[in-house]
Amino acid sequence: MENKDSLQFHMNMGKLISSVHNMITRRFVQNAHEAGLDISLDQWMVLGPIHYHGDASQKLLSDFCFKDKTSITRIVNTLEKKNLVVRVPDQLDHRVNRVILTTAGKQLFNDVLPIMDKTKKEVSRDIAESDIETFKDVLTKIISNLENE
Amino acid sequence: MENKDSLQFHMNMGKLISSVHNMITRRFVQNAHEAGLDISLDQWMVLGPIHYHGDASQKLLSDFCFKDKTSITRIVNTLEKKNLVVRVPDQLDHRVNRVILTTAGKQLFNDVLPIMDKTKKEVSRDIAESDIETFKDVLTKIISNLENE
DNA sequence: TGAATAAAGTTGAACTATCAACTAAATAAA
DNA sequence: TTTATTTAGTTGATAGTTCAACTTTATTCA
Repeated sequence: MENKDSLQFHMNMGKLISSVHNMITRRFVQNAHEAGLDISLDQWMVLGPIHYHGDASQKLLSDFCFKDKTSITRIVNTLEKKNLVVRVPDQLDHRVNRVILTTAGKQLFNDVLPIMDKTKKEVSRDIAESDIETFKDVLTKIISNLENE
Repeated sequence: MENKDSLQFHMNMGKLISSVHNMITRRFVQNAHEAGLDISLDQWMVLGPIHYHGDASQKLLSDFCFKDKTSITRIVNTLEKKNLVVRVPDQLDHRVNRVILTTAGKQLFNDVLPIMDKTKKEVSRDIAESDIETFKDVLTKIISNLENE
C-alpha cells in the first residue's frame, strides 16, 4: 500500500475517471494560466456551445454539456461577471434566456483554442490513435448507459 | 444543434470525461440513496483506502486518491462528522493524523460494496470486456502523462 | 376560457476542488 | 546546536455540483 504505482493496477473505473477528470481540469487551467488566460475548464465547456450555437438557451447548454441547469446558471453568472457573455431574454418565450458572446468572449474563445489543443496533446501523448477511438467510444457508450429519460 | 444525440459525435475528450464523471457520480449517489445509504462518491473513494490500509495518513490518502490534501482534509471532516472515521494523532510523527474506521464506518463500507458493484454493472453494460480493458489502460496512461513530479 | 401542469431559471444549503497563506512538527545543514 | 528547509495538515476564498424549493411564463386539457 505504500507504493502508489503498484496500486494503480487495482484502481477501479470510477476512481480512474475521477482522477483523470481532476488532472485534466488542473492541467487545462494551468496551461491557460501560463498563457495569461483566466478560464476554468467548466467555463470553457460552456463557452464552446455558446460560440457554436450563437444564441443558446440555458436549457440547451444544460443538455449539451450534461450539466445540471443549476450549474449552468452559476457558470453563466461567472461568465457574465467576467463580461464574456450577456443574457438576452427571448422575445417569444419569456421564460428563456439567450446567452450571447461579447466581443471579449469571442476573443477569449479564439485565444483558448490553442490551449485546448496543447492540453489535448499532453493528455493523449504516446497513446495509439485506435486506443483513443476506443476510449471515446466507451465514454459515449457510458453516457448512453446512464442517460435515464 | 437541436438534437443532443447527433452532437455527441463532436464532443471532445475533456467534455466526454467530464460528463461521464458527473453522470457516474450522480448514479452512484442515487443507487446508494435508494438503498438507504448516505454517502457521496468522493467519500467512498476515500473510505476504500482507509479500510484497505487500516490506519492511513491523510498524505497517503491524498496520493492514493489523486486528490489535493485540502480535499482530503474536508472529506475526512465530513466522514468524521458522520462518525464513520476518527483521526488519531501518530505517536511518532506528531504532524501526522492516522485515519481509522469506526464500527459504523466498517459497517457502511460493507453495505456500499454491492452498490458499487451495481453501479459498475450499469456503467459498463453492453461494453466488450476488451474495450473496458483498453479504456482503463488509456485512463492509466493519461494519469502517467499528466503526473508532473 | 380557466385551472392544472409542465418548463426555464434562480436561490439556498451542503459538499468538493483548487489556490494561497498559514501552523506546527520533523529533518537537513550551517 | 541553532537555523533553514521540508512536510503534514488546516483555514479562507472562490468556483462548481447537486438537491429541493421557489418564481415566472407556457402549455394542456376539462
